[in-house]
Amino acid sequence: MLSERRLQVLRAIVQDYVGTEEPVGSKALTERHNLGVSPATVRNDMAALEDEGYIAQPHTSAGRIPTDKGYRLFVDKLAGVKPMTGPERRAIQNFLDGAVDLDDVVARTVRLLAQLTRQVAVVQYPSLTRSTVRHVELLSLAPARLMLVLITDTGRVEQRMVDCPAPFGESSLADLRARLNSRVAGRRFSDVPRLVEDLPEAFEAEDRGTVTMVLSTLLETLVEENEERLMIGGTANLTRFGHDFPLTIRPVLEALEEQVVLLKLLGEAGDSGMTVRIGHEIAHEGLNSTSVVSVGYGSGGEAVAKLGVVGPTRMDYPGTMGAVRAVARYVGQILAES
Amino acid sequence: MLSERRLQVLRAIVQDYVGTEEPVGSKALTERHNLGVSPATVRNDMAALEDEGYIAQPHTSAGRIPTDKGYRLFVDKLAGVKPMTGPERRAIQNFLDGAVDLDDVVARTVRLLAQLTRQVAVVQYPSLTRSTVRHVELLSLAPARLMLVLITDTGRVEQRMVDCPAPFGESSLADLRARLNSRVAGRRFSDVPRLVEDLPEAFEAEDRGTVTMVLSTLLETLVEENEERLMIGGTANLTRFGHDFPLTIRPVLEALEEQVVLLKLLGEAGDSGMTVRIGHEIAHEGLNSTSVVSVGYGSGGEAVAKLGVVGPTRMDYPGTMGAVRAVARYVGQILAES
DNA sequence: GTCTGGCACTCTTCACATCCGAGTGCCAGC
DNA sequence: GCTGGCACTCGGATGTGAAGAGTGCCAGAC
Repeated sequence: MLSERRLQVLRAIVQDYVGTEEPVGSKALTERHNLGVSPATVRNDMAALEDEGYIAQPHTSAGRIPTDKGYRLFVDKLAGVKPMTGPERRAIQNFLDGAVDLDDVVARTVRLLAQLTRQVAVVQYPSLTRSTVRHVELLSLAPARLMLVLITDTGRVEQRMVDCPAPFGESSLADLRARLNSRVAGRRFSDVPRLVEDLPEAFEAEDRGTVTMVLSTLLETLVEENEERLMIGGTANLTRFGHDFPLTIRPVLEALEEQVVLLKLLGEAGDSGMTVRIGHEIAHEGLNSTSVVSVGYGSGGEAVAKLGVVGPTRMDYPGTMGAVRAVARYVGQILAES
Repeated sequence: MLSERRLQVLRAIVQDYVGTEEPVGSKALTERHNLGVSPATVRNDMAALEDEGYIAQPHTSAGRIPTDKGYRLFVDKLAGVKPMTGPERRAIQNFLDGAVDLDDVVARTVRLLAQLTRQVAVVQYPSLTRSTVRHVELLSLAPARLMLVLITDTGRVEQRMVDCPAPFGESSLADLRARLNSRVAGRRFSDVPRLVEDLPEAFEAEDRGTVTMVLSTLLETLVEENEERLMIGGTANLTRFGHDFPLTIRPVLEALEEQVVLLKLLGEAGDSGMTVRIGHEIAHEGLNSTSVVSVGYGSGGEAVAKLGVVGPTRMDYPGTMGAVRAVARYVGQILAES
């Protein structure tokens, strides 16, 4: 177990290193934080912290930098979440209030988050399966071709073409549309499969094929994981990453383009509350020197998707967490209003 | 006027520099290209080319590199467009054929273009104003709240909320829907304003407010320039940019995030045929050391949007132009089929 | 026991000097 | 108009040395 002072030393090291980006030595520490002890004592503490694996030195005769384990302890035990100031809150709200549709909300959120944290922002579109159905529309585009349009309470719109096995009359179409909506409107998408399973039975034999086809298209749309979309912004902030660019930045950019990786990452994060993943805790290789702060957001009590920030492990965790939490909260409000 | 051989020398310089990324000297040139003359002669030619501003030397006692003007001459007079090979064509087609909806087409195109050229790819979504209307749908979400959904022949779907001044009955809604579609379905978006202007007159006084509101929302959607969307990919390729990263890459990433800049750039490019903008020909400061190769694509004879590539001025122009042209062609086909 | 000051030691970093070679420009000659 | 030769320039690589930051350890003080 680490003594109270050693924890303070670790906290000081993290704070200084985050600020200066340079290994921090015992003397500098005692000067910048009044720990009430001499450098020599701090050196002993540092040696102990290093033994425990919380800090490391890049080379002999250099200061110490925190390890992933050190950051983990810092985040879990030593740091709080820094709340946004009043002006910041108002700025967030103003910035988001002007959005005209869902795309715009997501785009603005990404920009905002990137600006606030000066890091790479990632925002997931509201998931279909966790949303509720606002409306299902069926359009006849050609005698045997329908378009299925899904609209969620979060404003997301999804469309799919349906090729019918047989021509489908206008009256059957209206009938199906009405029945579909009366069953699923206002319900959660995850309940939809159960709610529509006996629907084909209500139709004439000749229409049943088409009805089944429509329903299976509907269900497919909900299941398809590749419909989990996300938007990324602030990649220019990657250039503030470190001094040894090419090697550091490239794998990160590649990982960001692989949306699958990010979606997996967000998916693994806890469903409620904020999640921080640090360095090697992230399975994906290219992101081993980054940390990801993410949190769910939603219009009601429950999260419909996640958003977060990708930055260097050496990041201002309290500030980043504060910004992420605040933005998530306001986005949730905006979605609830629309 | 430059002699034939001097043009050959310029061509050789461009090719070598693009290949090696290093200033090319007179000796290396005579060795790699059999120009039939000695290095000394080439030196004279180089001096002339430098006087004319086609090449420059980073420092005395270094080889020459092409200037923007040199690349311009190369692209205009000295290089053709390198056609794709058979296997490449097939790969393109296979890659694009699997797309399920417009988002998917655009996403695949971006990936493909980035991979083929190993540069940053930019694809604009089909413009609304140049597309034709497939269908207009009106949904009643609440007594005085409608949703307007536009569907284009290119598969693009756009939706807008409409708050009605007065409750709008189901029969009026059906009437408006029918009248709207009979007038505009199959027509070009740019003709829509003219086609609907007298529509309110066909309705009862009490509904006229809502009809007008719906129409103005419809027209706004068409005009709004911020509805010009685009997708970007392959930013990881920026890391192959040069040796002096941070300074070079940062402004480019920033410019890429400013979609406005890119849209303007694409918009300025010629409407038909391929456009190449080199270095300082690009107005935006951050892109002064990049070149942009762009071309329109479309389902019919006419372009509905543009796509292209952003890369270092030192790029393989013939190859890039070949890839861009080929991809645009296939995307056009895909859109026409859907 | 714990903290402190002192001291020797280790390494990195930076400045400065040097050397090497690629590439040039120019000139005289073919 | 082309070529070979030659002096010159300058950037990049290499090496050396001094400076400085930081460490680890130890003996002594509280």
